[in-house]
Amino acid sequence: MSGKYPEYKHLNLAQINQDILEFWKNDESFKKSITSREGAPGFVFYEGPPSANGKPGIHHVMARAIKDIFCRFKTLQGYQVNRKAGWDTHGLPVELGVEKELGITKEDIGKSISIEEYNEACKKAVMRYTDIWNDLTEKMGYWVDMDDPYITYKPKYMESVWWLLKQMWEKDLIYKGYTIQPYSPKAGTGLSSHELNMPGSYRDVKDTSAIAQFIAQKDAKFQAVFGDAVADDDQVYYIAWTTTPWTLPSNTALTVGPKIEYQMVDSYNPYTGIRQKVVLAKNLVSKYFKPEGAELDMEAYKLGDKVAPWRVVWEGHGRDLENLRYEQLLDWAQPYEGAENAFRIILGDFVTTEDGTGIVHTAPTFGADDAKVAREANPPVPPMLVLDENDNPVPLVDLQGRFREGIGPFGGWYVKNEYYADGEAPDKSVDVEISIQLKERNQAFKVEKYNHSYPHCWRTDKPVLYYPLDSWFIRVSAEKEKMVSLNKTINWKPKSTGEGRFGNWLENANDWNLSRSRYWGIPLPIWSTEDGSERRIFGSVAELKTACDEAVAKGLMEKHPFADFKEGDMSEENYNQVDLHRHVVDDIVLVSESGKPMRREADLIDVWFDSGSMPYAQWHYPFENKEQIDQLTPADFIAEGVDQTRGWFYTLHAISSLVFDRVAYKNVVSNGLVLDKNGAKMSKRLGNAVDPFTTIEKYGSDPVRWYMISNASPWDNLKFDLAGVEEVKRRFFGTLYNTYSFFALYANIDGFEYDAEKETEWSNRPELDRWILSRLQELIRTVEQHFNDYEPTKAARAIEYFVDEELSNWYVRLNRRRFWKGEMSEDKQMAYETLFYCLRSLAQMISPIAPFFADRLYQDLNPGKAESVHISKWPALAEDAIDSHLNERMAMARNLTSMVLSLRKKERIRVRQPLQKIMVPALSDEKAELLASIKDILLAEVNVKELEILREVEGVLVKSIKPDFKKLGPRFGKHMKQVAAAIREFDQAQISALENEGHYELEINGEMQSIEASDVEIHTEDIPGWLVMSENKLTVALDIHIDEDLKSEGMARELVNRIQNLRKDSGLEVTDRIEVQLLEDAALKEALTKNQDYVKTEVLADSISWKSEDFEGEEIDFEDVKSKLSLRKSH
RNA sequence: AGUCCCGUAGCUCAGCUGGUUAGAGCGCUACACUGAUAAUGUAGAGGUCCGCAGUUCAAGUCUGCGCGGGACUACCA
Repeated sequence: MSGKYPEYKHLNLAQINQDILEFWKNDESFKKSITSREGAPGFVFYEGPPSANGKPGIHHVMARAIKDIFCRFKTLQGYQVNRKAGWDTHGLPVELGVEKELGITKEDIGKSISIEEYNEACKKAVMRYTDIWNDLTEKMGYWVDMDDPYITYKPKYMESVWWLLKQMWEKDLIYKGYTIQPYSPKAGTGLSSHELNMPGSYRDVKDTSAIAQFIAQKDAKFQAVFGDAVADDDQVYYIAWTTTPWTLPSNTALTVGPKIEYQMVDSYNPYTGIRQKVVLAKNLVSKYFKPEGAELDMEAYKLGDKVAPWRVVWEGHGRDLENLRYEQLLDWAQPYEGAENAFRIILGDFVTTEDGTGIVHTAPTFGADDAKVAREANPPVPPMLVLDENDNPVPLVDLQGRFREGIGPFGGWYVKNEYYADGEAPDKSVDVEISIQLKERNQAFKVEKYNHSYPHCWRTDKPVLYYPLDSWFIRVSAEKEKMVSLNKTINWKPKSTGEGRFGNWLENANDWNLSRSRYWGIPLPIWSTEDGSERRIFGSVAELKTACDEAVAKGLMEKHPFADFKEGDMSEENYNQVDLHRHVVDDIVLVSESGKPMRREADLIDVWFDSGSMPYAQWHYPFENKEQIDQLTPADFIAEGVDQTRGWFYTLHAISSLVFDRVAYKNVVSNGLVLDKNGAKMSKRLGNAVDPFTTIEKYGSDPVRWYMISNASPWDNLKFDLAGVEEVKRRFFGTLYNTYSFFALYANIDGFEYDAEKETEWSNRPELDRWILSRLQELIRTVEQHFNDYEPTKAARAIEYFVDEELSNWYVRLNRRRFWKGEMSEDKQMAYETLFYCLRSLAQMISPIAPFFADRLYQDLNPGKAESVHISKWPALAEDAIDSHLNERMAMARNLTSMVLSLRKKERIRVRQPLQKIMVPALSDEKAELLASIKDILLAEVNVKELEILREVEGVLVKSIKPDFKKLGPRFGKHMKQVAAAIREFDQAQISALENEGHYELEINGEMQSIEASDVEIHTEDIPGWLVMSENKLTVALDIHIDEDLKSEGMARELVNRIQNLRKDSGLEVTDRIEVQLLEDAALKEALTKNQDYVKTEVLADSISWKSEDFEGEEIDFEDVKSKLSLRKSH
């Protein structure tokens, strides 16, 4: 029979995946889901751009499922959700990949390969896997506009980035400074952190380390801190440790930990024997002073004694020492500016007392921490920079790693012996020479060889230098507070990431180092004269073109690359002739106001700035779409992995805060990692990576998505296990599919067709229908709320429960007869309508998470319409259909059913065997009524003849009493235990008294206390002499006596079962009528005489006949019966 | 090193603002059902809620200190 509602043999989600994809393509469903919302309020979503130079993994399915869910949900709710795909195309990984492929290194670029060729190679490489990405996007059912993506290397995109940068420039947020970076003097290049992390980079080396003594200045502040501990003629030193003595001439500060405890110790210098007082961390005193020394006579020491006497003369905290001054250790040079703020003690949280002295030698030119802490001090501590012949500030050590000529006694010496050519290194390194000098001048407390691991350049094998290199910065720290307060308005999922990880990060935000000395990226649009006195930034191609024209007119260039660019023409043709990458703009020489040539600052912009610009750059703002920008920003919703907290989430927030003074996004979901099933990180190397394509091909996208979402909250890490996908497929999709199949099978037989016009009033439907509709409404409300709260897991779980427990396992199971008995009737019609409505609503509710199966289901339920579920409107909530009283009743029925079945189970009485009676006690009229109302359902489910509701007047009930801790706890506090014990001791009479009078007087600690009836829970747990079960305040007793009638009936049912089985095995249609033959059996015959009609109706038998002699048939054997059965179709 | 997440049954996870028998699914064992049937149901076993200390009448839940797993960021003077 071919019916209206499609029927299937099996559930094949992979096939559905393909079919629905095909449908979406032909139907242009994605486009429709947007155009059908034209004019509706928008829901703004930003797609974080992936980099397509690597293949996508299963974790991308997770991240994109989350994005997809909320975009689809909002569409259902009626919003218009535009979403543009994007590609992140610049950056180091791309360049490294290309270098590897071409077999070149960074040095070759511009030499053996032109920058233009190199950039061309990068451009190709970066889009290499675009097709694979698009393929996955499509197959996993992630709806995003891939036809018109934003691409960060396109001129329009780059132009918007320039514009943004210029806005910051005009707010004085861009400056040139320096950062301390790993630098290889031999290679003459800075090293990226990834180069430093290459295996073998860190090696154990033995260096000369020194604890230097810095002479304390005895000014007024000094007196105030140390007072009597120091006499006028005492020599006082702050002592600090370093493994790089060559940085000591560049020292401009000492750093102490504010909370660390320090002591001043009176003792002697081990090298000179001079009496002195030194300050160091309390924890470390015992490391440098032997305990015996504390006992020795202070005066009785001479140079060379093994143990020096010592005494602690002062104790305080690091914060007490702040801003104390000291004399410069080696006065080879002075900072060219701010020298008055140098040589003082500052505070830093990074200080530890693990090793050293708890006072850290701080040379801001050669240490990253040093630079930071010096910059943050108030007033800032200047770095040791001097002016070179061109009056540019430079550190004491040049780019080759040598002390500058004229700086101290070691001008021209390399700071490390490793930097000399073979055989040319001096006997003693600078480190050693300096240490010797210090010893001689009573400025060394301790000098020794020290073993530590130190990074080496992977190309030259020489140790790395931490060196100040020029960089361009965004002054993020200046806008810190704005960023922090804006962040508080963002709804983070999970909250802790926003408040904790992200919030803390913002509070401690450093200036953003924009500079990258690479080739493939967006060039800094800043041109400078050689001395840096004149600079200009460009915020558009047009501006640059005008400046180029000027330069050509002045004769600085012959021609320029933007000659044909037409200002104001936004066409693709116009922009396609423009390229803003390095190989083009580096050749541009401009003219400054004073007529000097200006060249571009060599660096590229950090790629994170690219992606953080996407809210504007994807629309070529402000050159195009200027008016709509208020509708396009900020985003209502974004989502990415938690690893983007300090990446994309941060750059979006920073750029938006700095340029627009507002948030970039209102709601953000940061999902956790996808690990393998054992909780290990997935990696291709370990072979535990799950391939998204084969997985989707095998299972379809829906169960994968459902599993990922329902298993745990997205922000928890997911231990991805295919067994979990199987389970979801079976338990959830299997059940839902079965429910649909059941519906389709009978709806087709009866020719049911859903017609909204003729639908029966819900309030007129039978109780079970009203119940499931009521529960469905609650579900709609719950699911909608969870989706609105960005809690997809809770939504999925609520749906799972409804489908499995309530719809399939209760509603359908209890209603089967309504569907399969007799001709079409009004009752049947209502059953179909109810089930239909549940299924269709479910299709809509699951569609954000399981878009394929949902669409299949939805379309199957609306035959001939061919409209995607994703274009439909979220089911309207019918509040008034929610009947909480009914829900409660049904919950009770389900409870009781399960209890009775459990009792039967214990007694090994099968459900087919009817029983006479169950009894349920009811202590109140209310409960008695409840019970009466579910009587029919209950009895039918558990196959029992009657329900007796026991009222307490009958005197058989044994009551038990339990205190309500929540009520009594706050009232009795400490005495709660006593009260609880007293209440538990109540006998039946006391319980009755409390019930009848509404309160009971109790003596607690000699005081009379009144217990109200509402302070306790009273229920029954036992009915003497019966088989009883008690659970959840419900008690049920079962009569397990089986008389002859019951037994016969049980046997009849047993027989029905066998006949039905045989019918099915014989391949008969559900509607065929039959004739039954049985081999004579006394017990069976006896049972059948009473139940013949019942059996006949059940199995659609026209006749049942008895045979006395043996015949071909099915052996049947149960209880006392041994017989044979055969049947044939009636004619 | 800092910040954040996680730690509850063999596995994957619930457990709301603290309230007295700590739950579900899977797996295991047993049984049942059989016109939704390559489906389903019921029951049983299985827990020192990572540890220690504290707050409280009461802690899986709050606080502190640890331990273990993970992520990010930074660095080693």
